[in-house]
Amino acid sequence: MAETENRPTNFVRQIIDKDLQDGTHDHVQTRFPPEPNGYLHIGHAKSICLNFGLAEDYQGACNLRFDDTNPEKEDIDYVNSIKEDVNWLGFTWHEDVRYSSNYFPKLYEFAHELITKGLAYVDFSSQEEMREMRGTLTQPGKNSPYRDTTPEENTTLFEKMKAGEFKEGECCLRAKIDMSSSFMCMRDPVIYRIKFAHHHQTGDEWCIYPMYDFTHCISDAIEGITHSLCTLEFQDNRRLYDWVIENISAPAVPRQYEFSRLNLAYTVLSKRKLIQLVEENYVAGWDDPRMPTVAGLRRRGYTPASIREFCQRIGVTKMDNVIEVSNLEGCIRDDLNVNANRAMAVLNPIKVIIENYPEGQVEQLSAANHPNDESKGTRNIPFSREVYIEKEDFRVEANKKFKRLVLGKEVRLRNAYVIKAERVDTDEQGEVTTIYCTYDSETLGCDPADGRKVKGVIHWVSAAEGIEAEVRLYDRLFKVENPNGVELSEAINPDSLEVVNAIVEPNLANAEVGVAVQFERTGYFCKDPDSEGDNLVFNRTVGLRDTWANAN
RNA sequence: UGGGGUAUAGCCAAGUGGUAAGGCAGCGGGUUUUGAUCCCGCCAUUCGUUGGUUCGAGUCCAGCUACCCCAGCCA
Repeated sequence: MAETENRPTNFVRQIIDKDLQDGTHDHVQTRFPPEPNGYLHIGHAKSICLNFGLAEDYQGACNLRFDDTNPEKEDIDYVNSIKEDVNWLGFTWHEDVRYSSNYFPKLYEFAHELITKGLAYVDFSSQEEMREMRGTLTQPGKNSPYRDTTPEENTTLFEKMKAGEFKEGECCLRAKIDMSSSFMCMRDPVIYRIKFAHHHQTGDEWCIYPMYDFTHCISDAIEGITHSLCTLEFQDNRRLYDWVIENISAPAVPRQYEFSRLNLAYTVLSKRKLIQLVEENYVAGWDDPRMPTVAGLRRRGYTPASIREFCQRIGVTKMDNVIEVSNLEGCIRDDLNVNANRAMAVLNPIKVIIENYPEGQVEQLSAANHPNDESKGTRNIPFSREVYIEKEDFRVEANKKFKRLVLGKEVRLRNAYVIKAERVDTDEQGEVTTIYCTYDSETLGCDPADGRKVKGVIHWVSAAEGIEAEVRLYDRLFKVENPNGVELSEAINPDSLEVVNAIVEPNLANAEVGVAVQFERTGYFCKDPDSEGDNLVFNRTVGLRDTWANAN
């Protein structure tokens, strides 16, 4: 019973279960088919987790296939980054990477088959003429004057197209279906166009390239894809998908099923907007930690497991949806809470001088690397007469709800002693510059012997031994929940990046790039690759849940 | 009266004729040398809406409404 509770169920799984049960299929073969014209983002991750996840759960296989039919927009750099991201997410594709371009020769033959059957023709109409003849959503289109060219003539013409005897745009190959169909994609769709473009896989071998609708279904059939999953906007295209498979000598009959794409609040996922963010320098690049790209999330400190968990939690349906950011944040917090070691770092330092602590003395205090996991061991932290604490952890006056350091009151320094604030120095503006304290030497690792209660615990770093680090605090990139219809300049959050100079415990000098660490009471962070030598840079992945701040 | 889709809590999402799972967020309380974690409890008499069928409807039927997608030689 308990085992079935965690297992995800969704309409795709129900279809697969039924297909397996009634013998439609005896195995599951899926595919993830990105076009290599951009970086993968969290929306792609949903598709990746679905396709590869299904293959894993049903002991089937998932292909990685680059849908590379538009050489003008595609680039080998993108295929490399996509492969890297899929692997990083924790998935392994079946056999070798596939490319739609692997099938160009077969696609060309299938196009000839359609021509021979009188189901495709070469059209010399201009693009404007074609648009006019297509009709509108409420009015049927008109047949092209080239629609009744004989199969023999079309065969010759198509061969000439391939031979480069026509100019780009001069003609194209169209499927002959139905100019009055209520599905616009069935009004004699273009299936081949001329492009004298260099292709990253096939070089200059071809000057004609097949269109998506013709390519995708045939590629699926060739690869023996059983369940071809794509997003909702392809629902109409399914009619064309099925038409092509029915009208060629397809080696298999794959079926397409559509699910809703991911939308994230305060985030854009459209390729166009993402490119704009990079090109207009709203962010530092595709892997800027504020970007919803897989590369950005990785640099931000998100783990593959947390992204997989997120995709699990949001489910798979056909409903339009906008996922709240808290859902993603919850996933990374859950992961890092159990897996990240703890450390202390002071982001906005104010100095504390412990006047009754011996000058020049340095103690090495032991601290647990994880409060709930002894196996993670301990580390030493230097303690001395002068330490830094967070500015916001001190107040001259405060009510009992403020469980931190107050003038005249006590607080515990995490992993160290109880101290009491005795007096302060202030500057001309009245701002506190230094806090003078005394400490209770009998409170290391235990409560005060006289039974007095010390409620608060704050973190600290020894002034002399602490090291400086640049800390990048990220906030949402957009200030509006749905930035999609809005000008970027209007929607962008001007405070999405705050850089502070922090003092961190010396152990952090040995932090590894990308490995998460919790700065206690503050959040989860990881060392950024911008770090060089002694110049430490940390990214805040996500803050700790903060009910106190929420309540105030 | 173009077609294709979708409506269950603030956000996701189970539910497949037998009396509304779960997660996120939120709200109480307990533990705590992280205002974290953890633990307990609360959070839809009602499923877009109006009718109908039925002993019984979120599930079946009919009408209505709202929202999304489609008129690239993009995918």
